[in-house]
Amino acid sequence: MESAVDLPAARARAPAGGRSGTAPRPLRSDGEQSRLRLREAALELFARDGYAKTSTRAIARSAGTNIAAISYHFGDKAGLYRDVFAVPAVSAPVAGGPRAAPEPEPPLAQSLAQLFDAFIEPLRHGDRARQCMRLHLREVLEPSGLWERADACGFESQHRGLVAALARYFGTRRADVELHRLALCIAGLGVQLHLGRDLADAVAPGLNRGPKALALWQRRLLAYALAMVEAERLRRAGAPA
Amino acid sequence: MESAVDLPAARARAPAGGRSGTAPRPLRSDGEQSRLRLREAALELFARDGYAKTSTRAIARSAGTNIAAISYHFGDKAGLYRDVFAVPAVSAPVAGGPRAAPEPEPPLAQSLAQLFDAFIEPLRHGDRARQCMRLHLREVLEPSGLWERADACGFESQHRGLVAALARYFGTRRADVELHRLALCIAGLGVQLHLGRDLADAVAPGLNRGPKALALWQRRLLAYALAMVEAERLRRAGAPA
DNA sequence: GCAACTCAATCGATCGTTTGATTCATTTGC
DNA sequence: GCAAATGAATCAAACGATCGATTGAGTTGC
Repeated sequence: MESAVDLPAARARAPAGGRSGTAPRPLRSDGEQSRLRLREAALELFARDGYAKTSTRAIARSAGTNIAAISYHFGDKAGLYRDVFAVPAVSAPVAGGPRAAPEPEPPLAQSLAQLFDAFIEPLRHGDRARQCMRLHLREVLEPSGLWERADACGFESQHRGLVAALARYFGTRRADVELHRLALCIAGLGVQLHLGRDLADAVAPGLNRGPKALALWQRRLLAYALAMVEAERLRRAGAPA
Repeated sequence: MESAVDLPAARARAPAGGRSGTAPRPLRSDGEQSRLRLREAALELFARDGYAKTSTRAIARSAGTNIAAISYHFGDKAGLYRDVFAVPAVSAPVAGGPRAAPEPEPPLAQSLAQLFDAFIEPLRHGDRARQCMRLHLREVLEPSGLWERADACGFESQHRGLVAALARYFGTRRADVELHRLALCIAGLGVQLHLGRDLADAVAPGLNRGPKALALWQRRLLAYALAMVEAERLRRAGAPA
């Protein structure tokens, strides 16, 4: 009947640095180090091989720690996965999402540029963020069950923000199905950038080489997205039903 | 040192119905039935949970056969996976691919329509073909190692065919990087149709409901792809460098 | 009757997890 | 100031469970 509440030792302390008034004990320095190394190794292996194919022994070996350190710091393998998954290396791609009060209506092109920049941003930060993105995309294709659904990854909120931006642009009050379809296709452009990367490298290596490659992707994806938006606008003008 | 050559009993017979002259023995009917049921169950479980997370016991239980039937019919678990993976439920999506001698230049719109129809086709055939497509897409994101690379799945040839069709349309002899980029983005529209399906059902259920939903996807994706092609044409006209 | 096929039982390996002892830094009692 | 006490962190070893694969006897269809 033991639930995930009784975490062994280490997890019981303040979850996010919120030292509870009394300051019970200063922690050792090596503890946080191995905890960090475990997270790094787990991110790399989970992103590369998936959850099921990655053994706790391989993680501990790669991190240079003992196997027991996993259950000590994170409870169990699933806890380590959740921890790695929850802490984002970069901000999740959100276009027109939660925004402050001012500037109530950014132009659509700017919203889309933000969206694609969020998709491209992880690629600038080397392997670390790329692995994080790969981990999230993998969760969409193959839900591990440790997260209930894809919406927990932020993809659903990203989609809603994009639909809202499109609705503002088209001036429609209610978002109809075609708006959702368009939003899915636009987001698909960003997803393709990550999923099709191996194929792109195999068939056209020049696409992802050079210092300006990412900036070029940003521009082209934006142009393609705007072209799709324009096509939808023309369709609406032609058949206002 | 025993390779995959010494397959136990059943596999040794003609691999594809090519009865070898002597006709050693007519086969029993129940054997082929359980063999079929194993393939069906394996496709469903592999597509749903992935290779590593699917146990042979679960496959046998779902198929209503004994565990030993797997090694009897397919050698081992990897052999079953390869068998399931190799037999396509539908034709792989290829646009402008291997074609007969006549009609040397189909219009671009027709090639794209064929491409998207190939992407949509599996969705018409119920769960069976959808699982098959999901299995192939998963192999791209998470190579199991049982297939060398993504190009084995037909995605690379599909890409080359699409690039060729685009090159014909633009009238360029050599396919440059921008053509590859455009082709990847167009194919990404088709991939998004499968990968984003769960998200689509969650956020806009009307997108995939009704008898005309698939035909509508076909039309819209084609329109979006043509809009992207047009955008690229305009860009080339503006900057012919 | 004989080969195709099925089945229960079991193998060795590996999995995730737990245990109990140990190391080390820090605090406490005096 | 210093040994005893405390708790965080590490470690090797082993646990029970499950994995993929095999065996050999049994059953069935031809």
